[in-house]
Amino acid sequence: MKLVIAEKNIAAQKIAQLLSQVGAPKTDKVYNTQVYRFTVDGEEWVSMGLAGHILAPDFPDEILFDQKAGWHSVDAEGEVLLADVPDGLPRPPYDTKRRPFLANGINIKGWKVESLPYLTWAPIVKNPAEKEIIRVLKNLAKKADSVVIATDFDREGELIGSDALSQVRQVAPEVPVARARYSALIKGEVTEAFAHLVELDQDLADAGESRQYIDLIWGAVLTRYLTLAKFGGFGNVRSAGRVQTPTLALVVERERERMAFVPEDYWQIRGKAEKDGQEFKIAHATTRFTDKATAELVFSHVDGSNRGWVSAVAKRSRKQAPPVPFNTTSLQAAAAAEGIAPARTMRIAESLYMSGLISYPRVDNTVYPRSLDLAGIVSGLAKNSPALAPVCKKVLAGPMKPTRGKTETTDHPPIHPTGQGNPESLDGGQKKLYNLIARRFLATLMGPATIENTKLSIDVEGEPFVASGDVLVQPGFREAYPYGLKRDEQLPALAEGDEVAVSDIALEAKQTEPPARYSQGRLVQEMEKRGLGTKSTRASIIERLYQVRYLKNDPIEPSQLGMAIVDALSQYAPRVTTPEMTAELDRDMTSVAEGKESRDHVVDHSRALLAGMLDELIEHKDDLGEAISDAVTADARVGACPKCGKDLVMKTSAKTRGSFIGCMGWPDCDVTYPVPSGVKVSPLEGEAAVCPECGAPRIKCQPFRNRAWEQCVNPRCPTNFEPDIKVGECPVCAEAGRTGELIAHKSERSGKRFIRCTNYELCEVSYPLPARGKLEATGEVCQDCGAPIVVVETARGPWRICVNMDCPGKEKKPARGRGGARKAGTGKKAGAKKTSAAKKAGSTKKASTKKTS
DNA sequence: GCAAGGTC
Repeated sequence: MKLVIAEKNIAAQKIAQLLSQVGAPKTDKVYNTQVYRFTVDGEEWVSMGLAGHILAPDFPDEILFDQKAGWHSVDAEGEVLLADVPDGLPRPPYDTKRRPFLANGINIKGWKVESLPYLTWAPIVKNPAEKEIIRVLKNLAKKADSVVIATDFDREGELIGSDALSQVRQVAPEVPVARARYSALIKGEVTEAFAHLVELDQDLADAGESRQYIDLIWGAVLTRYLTLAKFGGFGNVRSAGRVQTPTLALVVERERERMAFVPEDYWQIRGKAEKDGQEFKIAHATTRFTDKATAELVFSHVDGSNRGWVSAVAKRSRKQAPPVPFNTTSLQAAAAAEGIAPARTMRIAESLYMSGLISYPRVDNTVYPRSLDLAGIVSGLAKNSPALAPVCKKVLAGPMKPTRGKTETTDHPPIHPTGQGNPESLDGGQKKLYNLIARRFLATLMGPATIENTKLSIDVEGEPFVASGDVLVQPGFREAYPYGLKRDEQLPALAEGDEVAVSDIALEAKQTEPPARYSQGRLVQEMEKRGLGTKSTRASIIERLYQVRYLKNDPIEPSQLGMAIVDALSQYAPRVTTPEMTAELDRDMTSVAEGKESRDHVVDHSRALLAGMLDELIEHKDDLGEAISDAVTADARVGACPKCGKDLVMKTSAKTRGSFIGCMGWPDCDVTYPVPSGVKVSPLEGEAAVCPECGAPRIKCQPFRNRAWEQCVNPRCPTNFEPDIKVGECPVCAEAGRTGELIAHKSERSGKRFIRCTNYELCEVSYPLPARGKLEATGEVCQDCGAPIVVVETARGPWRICVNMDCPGKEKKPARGRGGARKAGTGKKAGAKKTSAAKKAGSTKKASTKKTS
């Protein structure tokens, strides 16, 4: 039996299909992993896919630490740690106390500069990372007469193959092994590769391993250093790395440019014009007056004028070319513009790919290969996506000449829908992304859009004004692909000499804007441009920067912490803050791949550079720790304490682990406030930052995907106070022969609103209320369940609701808002039952929202 | 509790 090892399942399957000589390959399972059995020249072959790297580099456990003390641990005796350090280098000085220690085996504290030349570096081992895959691999290797490594034809592919070989060798030391190098999963390429097998290129694999080692060494040493310089408790890792730190630095640099930006004043004169009831905007032909006096003089000519004459009409049509096929980066950018972050795009794309709806999502290629059955895909789409059927028919009737992008590789086709499977059952995010991909695909097969621009010149009191309008006259590809399309700006039909009514001419003072912050889509593109990360890693690296709270919001802003980290590393370890480290690594890896340098030499050189920087880092550990802790406080700040003026910050209770807002002056000052639940809290600036009623800070509350509001942080403040309101009689108490009143309360602690019966010690009736909006009792009772009806004032007007979430009446009529119809609970009895009813109502609401949205 | 690179 011949064993073929591919990098991933899809490649194993494709290879089997392309090489099988007797019918289609048979899908089989070894343990729980798919493998493909087929026959070539009478020999039995089996192909299996790995899952990328199956081994992960790390420091050996016994060198690292005893598990209890983690990174802080150099064992009291230190014997285990240091006895295993090779090369007989002198021991670093340490005492019997526990010292923070870095992954390379050195202490932060207690180190002298002159000891650095004697650094002992911890060795690196490679641990199994994909245990199931390795088990299958070994199982098959034992039975194999020969092995072919058929991983991707690139540096990481060679390393993945080399790691696989090391596992094969453990169970089959003598089995013959060869390497197949194909650069496209097409018949000619693959058969050719298997006809001319070569040897595994160990130099190329070593180059990849140098990359692994250097990333681990720098990442672990700097991450541990930053984390321990001012330890913020578990869950507060301050990470650094060859790709993430320069990426963070890009964002910080942009923010600094914005802060340094000096806005310039300019003035605009704009107004409205109207003809036959159709209104449009006009602006002075001088789009920006940089001189105020000139602007005022011009304005004085036209101020209050109500007529103008069309002095010229110019029409020009321009064509907008259809877009090029999607690769990973352009998909991420387009999806980001539709509100899907790159990391989420990749998770969704992976699921669509696994369901057979789209092609392989990790590609650089932007040119469809000739072998791709474009018409077949369009027909499939027409069949499976009714909404796209009309445009699919047009595409099929047209010439179908696909566009092509600049990057052409042959490994995988650009990202496209397969036309197979049923996209109708997809949920929100999946549907959105699938539509984007399907529509993009159709657009790449269609003609250009034609946009007609009309420019009007209008004379107002001798001053030249202009108006401009764009109209899509021929949709072309826009019929399939509306993304990023501007709305038509239609101008009325006018001819030279026509009179128009002019109104509202105003002189507007403006300021130039600083350079814009990066969107997530733009940042991915910028990383690609600067050679940072790969198509498979950029999205997750950005996500990581959010996770460690170096970044916030979208468009992206660095936190104070993020800026402090970049500042510190720029000063003491500048190499890790620029894309140049990656560029140098690429050059080093080329040398290793060419056999001019050894892996160990390149890694040792990198270690020496890091050691040189550790000198300074260790010396400035306390300054840096302080800078980090100041930054963390600044990020947590919500405003000034009304009592002592110190900072009020978000804190976590040591006892309950819950968060609260507390004064930095504690224990001298005891001011605390609860954190409004379910929202992201941020400070306000300027006048809005202080409550005029009580002096506490005012804050911005941002719920997830809902409109934000501002409020005073103090729940006892009159601006937050709501008197209890009687909303009706308790139906349960009435049935039990008692008198109970239902009262709407607002909790001072949590700010939550709810209705409770005055007999709450006996009666468990309780209903949740919407968090916001003025509440009014109506005195009416629900026809369906007997609970009171209240009116809640919302941004979109008054909302009449039965307070009982389990009311059977809610099944009949759809509720307002995005959630659609709320599913009623069992609701057997009028007036509902227990507190649990309210909880249940909450959960059924969530479930039904998911179903119907 | 570290990185970045594959892929699930």
